[in-house]
Amino acid sequence: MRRDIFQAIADPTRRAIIGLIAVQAMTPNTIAEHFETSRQAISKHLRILSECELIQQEQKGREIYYQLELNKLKEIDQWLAQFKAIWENRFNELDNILANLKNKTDENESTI
Amino acid sequence: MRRDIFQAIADPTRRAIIGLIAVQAMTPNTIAEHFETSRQAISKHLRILSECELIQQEQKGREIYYQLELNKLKEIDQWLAQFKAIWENRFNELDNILANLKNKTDENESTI
DNA sequence: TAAATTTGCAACTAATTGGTTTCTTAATTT
DNA sequence: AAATTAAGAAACCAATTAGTTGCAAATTTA
Repeated sequence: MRRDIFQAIADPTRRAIIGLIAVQAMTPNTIAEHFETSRQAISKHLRILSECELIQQEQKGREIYYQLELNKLKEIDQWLAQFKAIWENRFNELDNILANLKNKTDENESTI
Repeated sequence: MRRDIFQAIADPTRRAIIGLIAVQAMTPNTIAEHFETSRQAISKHLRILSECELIQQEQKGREIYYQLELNKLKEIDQWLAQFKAIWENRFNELDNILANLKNKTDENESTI
């Protein structure tokens, strides 16, 4: 059973759950009310999110409040960071090209 | 066939492919050499990445060079942004709490 | 204490996924 | 022109997934 954070956010229902409980902790029943699907299906999604440590639970009597572990989402951000680096590098390269171009133009101007 | 960017990056092989071609465009054969799996399997992954517009292809003779569409990765970043906002808000709230606490302390001090 | 509520778990099912093998098409060598 | 190479497409298969129904455990409420 592959179960990492990327697989966790692949499902649109799970992303919606994440969006819901990001604002405030909720019980499975309350979460399920926001969807067409059954409470049990939501429960399964919550288990997957739990296994990935994307959510935490707090028992209050017979209710369980599920809360988003915002920090865990940073792992996705970290994965993205390497590509942001490339992205910014490309811009820097463009800067260099433009700078070189400008230098050449300046040289040409000076030799006119 | 659900086929969005989140589902595209859910597979570890596809994430590895993304990492590979981020640096420079590659042909399916070259990409496949980096993995245990078959060229055909890689070809399937490339098709999925193409359908999500995460990669672009450039035909050169009988070879096809696949290149990462860095911009598309920003969609993930945008999804993350809403949670970053919450994250930063929580810090601001903490700041407010601390500020209030300080004010109260100051008041107390002034009434001593 | 009995009934109702909240939740998780197990068994089952249909659809999807990632992979393989085989085949075709197109371009390049020889 | 014939052989080789690069790549996509189709058919098939095993594993996984997301969902269902039914049930058991624990907590509240009447």
